[in-house]
Amino acid sequence: MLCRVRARAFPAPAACKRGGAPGIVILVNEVFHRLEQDLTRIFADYLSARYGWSAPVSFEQPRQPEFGELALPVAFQLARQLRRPPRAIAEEIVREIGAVPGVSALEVAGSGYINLRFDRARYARQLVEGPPPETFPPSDEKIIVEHTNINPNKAAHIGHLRNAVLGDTFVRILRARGRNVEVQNYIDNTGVQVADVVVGFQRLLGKTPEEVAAMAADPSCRFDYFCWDLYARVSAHYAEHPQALAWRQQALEEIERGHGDTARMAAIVSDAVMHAHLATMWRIGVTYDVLPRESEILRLQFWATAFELLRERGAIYYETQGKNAGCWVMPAAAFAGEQEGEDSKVIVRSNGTVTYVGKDIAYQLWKFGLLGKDFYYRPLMVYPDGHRVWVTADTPGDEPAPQFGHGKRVYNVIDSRQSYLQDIVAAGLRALGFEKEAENSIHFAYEMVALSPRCAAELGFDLTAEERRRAFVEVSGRKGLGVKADDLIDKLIEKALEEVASRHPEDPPEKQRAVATQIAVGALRYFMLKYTRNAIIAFDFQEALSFEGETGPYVQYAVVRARSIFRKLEERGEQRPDYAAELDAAALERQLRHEPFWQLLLMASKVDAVLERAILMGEPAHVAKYAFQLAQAFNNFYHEYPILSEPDRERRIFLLWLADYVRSQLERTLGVLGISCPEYM
RNA sequence: GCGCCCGUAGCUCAGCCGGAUAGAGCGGCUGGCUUCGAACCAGCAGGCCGGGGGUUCGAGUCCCUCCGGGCGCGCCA
Repeated sequence: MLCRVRARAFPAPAACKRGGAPGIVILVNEVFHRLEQDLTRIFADYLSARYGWSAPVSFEQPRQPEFGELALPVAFQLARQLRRPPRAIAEEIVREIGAVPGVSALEVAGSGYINLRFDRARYARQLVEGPPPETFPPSDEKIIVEHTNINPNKAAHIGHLRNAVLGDTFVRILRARGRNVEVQNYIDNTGVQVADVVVGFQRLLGKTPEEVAAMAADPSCRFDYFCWDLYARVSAHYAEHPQALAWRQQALEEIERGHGDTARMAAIVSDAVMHAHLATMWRIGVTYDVLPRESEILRLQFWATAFELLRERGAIYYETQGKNAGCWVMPAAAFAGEQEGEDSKVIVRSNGTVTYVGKDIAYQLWKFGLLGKDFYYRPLMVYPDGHRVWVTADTPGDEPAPQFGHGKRVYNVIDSRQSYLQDIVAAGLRALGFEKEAENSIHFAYEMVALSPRCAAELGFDLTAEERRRAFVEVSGRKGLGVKADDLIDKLIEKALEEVASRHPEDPPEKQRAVATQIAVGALRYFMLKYTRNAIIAFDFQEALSFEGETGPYVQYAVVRARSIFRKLEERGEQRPDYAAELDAAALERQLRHEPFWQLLLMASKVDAVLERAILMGEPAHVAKYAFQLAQAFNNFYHEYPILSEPDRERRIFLLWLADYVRSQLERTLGVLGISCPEYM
């Protein structure tokens, strides 16, 4: 009974790992974030000295903007300790604390809130001057983010897009806040999925490796699409002829041995499909630093090393009894805690081969630099922007490679269906005594992208009556049921092109297409980010292809409109004013008395606070929501206050500055989301 | 059977790890382009936050329980 209670009180830290990185100290110069930090310290010191209050002080955002910029509910907490009404305590604090730098007023509200009003002119003056550049500490604390991880045996689909966009955006958020990040994309080029496609080429199509290589090199053949269909054919063939599964087994063994025609064909297929995936992801701005491949994990005997560690430290043992007799297993207690009825997990099969989890433990050890050995590397390709991606190799390369791995913190972007296996991987680290690394192995879990029944029907799939009733239908690579990533991107570009062409018919087609592509990428990335990670996306073309309302193009449009103000300004032969010289504290004070201006400015100044919160919560959707809300606020402002026709000189300069500032903050936020802004829309 | 996730407006989803009067988009209805771009803006309608207990000064948020839905629990990956 006691055990049961303990297990509840200390649940296994699983999918939703929260909390910041205690070891990383960021020097924040961003105005809002810094002021909030300063105020937290001032109040914590005061409450500690005055009341002996030691719990953390945390501010909230008041429900109504008229209540001020920050609210402090601490009087409610103090009420119990002091046995006095919260309102009286709040009044006492406000009376006694005196002047607080950066704050123009403290007010007691409701039954005991303390509301803070910022000194608007002082706050804005810091923004006009431009806050000093942030100085992040040299980050030797590397964060590894592993994402995409598509089996290289068929074209990428929309589920893979969600993974890549989530992972890539989280990387951008981390980098925007000064973290040192390495992006890994694991390539399982020796697994059953590749073996199945090889079986298809060999047994169903009678192809030689040379013929497959020719197909892969033929630009008129969409090789990844061809494999998509072939994989579905092979799966169907297995279903009809179960004895054909022997082909898979044989292929798998030959691929693992690494020589012969089958292994050669597997390398041709997986390399070609991997390049197709890299090209697809590049279309939406997703890149990688290094591609660790399973073939090198095998050739370089990573598993043998990991196995010795696990065996020596007693993390696994040789089972002699029961159904797992002859296997090396991890005891259930290692990963299931006190739960009853869990089976131990097989790590090495009775035939001596290692399971997926075993290989993943070895890979995870390498990421932390705990394995004691490393890959060799060679440069694979250079992206059009000059960034280089490396791939693992089993022999030394000609060029010296950067040091990969040795992360202090590792995010594995993997869908939530694999949380059980991710728990076992972390348990493996813990069982080896790497408690801290287990703690820093974060399963960045997200729910799947499924298809709405309508969407599946549009794709020409026959659904059962039961499937039609459901809210969504699961994508299935084996059945070939899904929306291919490139098809969706193409559709988005075509639709955007129609819109662009109708609005700017005079523009050259290639220019129109470039703009349409930016809009399409914005729509796609925003669509994948607007949902929080644990929402299942029931994919629907109508929603995904929308450019209105809460979408990427809506945010892009706000930036385009803002820019057009300054383009018009130039066309009239005017210069952008020298804001810092023109807008002194008194002028800012006068203009910011107007509430809508202050609210917009305040909101736009919170980008860094939003990014930090997204890191803390592990939730890129927060940044997407913020971008939309800021764009919405700007569109409202844009509509309400014509700037260029503003007669009052001071107000006109102020409005120009405000529009310019909001635009720059919006562009920066969009950049973090991997979305660029077209010249026009 | 066990574990995890979800249930908030007609639909799709937010709600900052307990705070003040419940938020947005889409869809519906009504208005707004001779203005810095209407991929926009304004307004209206639409909610016992699945049900019930509990903890708390305070619960959509935490705990328990029930109902409904999803995903896992292989010597597959």
